[in-house]
Amino acid sequence: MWSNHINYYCPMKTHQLVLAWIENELSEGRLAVGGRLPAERSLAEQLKVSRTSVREAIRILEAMGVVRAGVGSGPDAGTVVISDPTAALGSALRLHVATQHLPVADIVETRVLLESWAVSHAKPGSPELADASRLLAEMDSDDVGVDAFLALDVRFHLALADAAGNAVVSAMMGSLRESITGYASRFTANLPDWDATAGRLRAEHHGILAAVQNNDGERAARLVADHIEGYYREAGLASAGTVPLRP
Amino acid sequence: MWSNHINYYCPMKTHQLVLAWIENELSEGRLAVGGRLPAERSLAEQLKVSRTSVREAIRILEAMGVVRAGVGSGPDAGTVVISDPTAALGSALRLHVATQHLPVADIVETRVLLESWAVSHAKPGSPELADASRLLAEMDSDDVGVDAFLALDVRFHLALADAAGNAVVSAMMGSLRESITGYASRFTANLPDWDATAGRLRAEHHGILAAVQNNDGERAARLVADHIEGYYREAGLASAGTVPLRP
DNA sequence: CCCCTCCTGTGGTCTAACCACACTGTAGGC
DNA sequence: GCCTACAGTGTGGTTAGACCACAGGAGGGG
Repeated sequence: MWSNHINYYCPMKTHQLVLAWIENELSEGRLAVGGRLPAERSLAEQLKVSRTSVREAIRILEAMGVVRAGVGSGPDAGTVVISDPTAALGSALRLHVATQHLPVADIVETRVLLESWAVSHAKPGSPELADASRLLAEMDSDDVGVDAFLALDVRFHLALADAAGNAVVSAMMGSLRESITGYASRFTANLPDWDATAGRLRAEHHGILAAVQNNDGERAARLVADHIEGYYREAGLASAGTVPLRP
Repeated sequence: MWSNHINYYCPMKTHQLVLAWIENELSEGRLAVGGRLPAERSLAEQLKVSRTSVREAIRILEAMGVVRAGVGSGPDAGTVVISDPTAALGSALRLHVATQHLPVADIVETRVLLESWAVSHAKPGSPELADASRLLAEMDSDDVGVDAFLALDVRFHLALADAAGNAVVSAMMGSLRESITGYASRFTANLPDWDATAGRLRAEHHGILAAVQNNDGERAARLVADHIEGYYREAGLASAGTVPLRP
C-alpha cells in the first residue's frame, strides 16, 4: 500500500478508508437503499486497495445491517444496500451481554422504558395495531405450542413498538428482544405453570391493546410495564422490576 | 474449506464460525474483558480456517467495540477483549442515518426519552453527578470557545445519563449523541446569537443538575426535555419537539 | 551498569489463485 | 419455431503464502 511507504502519518487502516468512502457515498445520496455496490474487485481497483481490505469493510457493513451480500448473478446478486438497524444493534448488544458488561436486568429495564413510551405514543388507528390485534387472535388459539406462543409474543410487542412511529425506538426495541432471546427459553423453563402464565399473558395483552386503542396512553404504559416486569419476576430474574417506571 | 466439499448444507460462512466460537468463549467465561484472544495465526490453525476468515471475524468484533487490536508485542499488543457498547451502537446508528432510513428527528426524540428517564432515576449522591457539576463549572468559564463548550456539553449530558446506573441506557445515549455529532456543527451554525444561547444553556444546565440533586426527578425530566427540544428547535430542526414527552 | 542491536511475535496488507453459485446467451435437437 | 442443454461470464467465498511495520525482550559490547 502506498500510504505505508510514502505518507509519514496515515493512522487510518485501509479498510476504514473503504468504509469512509462507502459512508460518504451513502451520505451524498449516490448510494441508496436498494442500490448495488460496485463489485469487490472493481472497488478495490478504484480505491487502489486490495480486495481483502474491501471485503473487510463490506463484512463490517454486513454485520451492521447496511448491506447484504449475495453470490451469483442477476438482480438479487452482488452487494446491495439494505437498512436493518435492528440487526446491528441486536448483535452488538448480544455480544456485550456475553462479555457480561451489560446486565440482563438493565436490558429488561430499558425495554420497559422504551415499550411503555411506545404504547403511550401509539396512534390508535395505525395499521401496526391491526397487525397486533391479528397476532393476538392467533395467540388465543388453543393449539399453539410454547415456542409458537413466544414467537407471536415477540411479534406482538414489536408491532406495538412500531405503532409509535419512531424508527429508532423500534430498532432498539427489536435489538433488545434479540439480545436476550437466548435467555427467553431459560426463563420459561423456570415458570411453575406455563398454562396459567399463558392465560394471564393473553389477558394482559388484550388489556394493553384495548388501552392503546382507547387512546389511553398512560394506562397502556402502566399495563405494559407491569406486564413485562411481572413476567420476568415470575421467571426468576431477580432484579427485574426493582426500579419502577415512574417514581 | 472442508464444509464446501463434504457437507451438503453448511449455510454458515467461515467467519461466522469464528464469530460463534469467540462469542461462545465469552459466554462461557473463558474469555473476559481484559483477556487476550489467541494470535490470529494460532486461531486460524485451531479452528481449521484461514487467517483471512479469522481476521474478518475480528474486524467485526472490533467494529462492535468488543475487541481492540494492537500491533507489536508486550502487554498492550495483540487482540484484547474490551467492552465499548457505545462505539458499536454509535457507528451503527450513524451509518443508518447516512442511509436516510433513520430520521434525525427520531434520534432527537429518542434522546429526549432516554435522557429524561435517566435524570428522573439518577441517584442524588452518585459520583457521576459530581463529574457533571465539575463539567458545569468548566463551561461557566468565559474563555471556552464554541467547540470546547459543545464538547463539555456532550460530556455533561453523558454524565447525567450515567448517573442513572443503567449501562444500556448509557450506551444508547452515547451512541445517539455520536450518531448526530456530524449534525451538531451544522446546528450551531444556524443559531442567531451564540452568546445568548450559551448563556441560556448554562442556566438550564444548572437548573437540571439542581433538580436532580434535590431528588426532584419529575422536574428534572421536564427541564431536560425542554432543554433538548428547545435547543434543536432554535437550531432549526423542524420536527423536534412536535411530540411532547408526556402526553 | 547501561546502551545498542538483533530476534521474535504481533497485527496489517497485498497478490494470486481457486471454488460455488446463478444468471445469460447460444447452439443444438426436436 | 420452440425448447432444452451447455458453456460463458461475473459475482461473492475461501484459501495460501508472502512481505511489511511495529514493539518488546534477550543478548552482547561498552
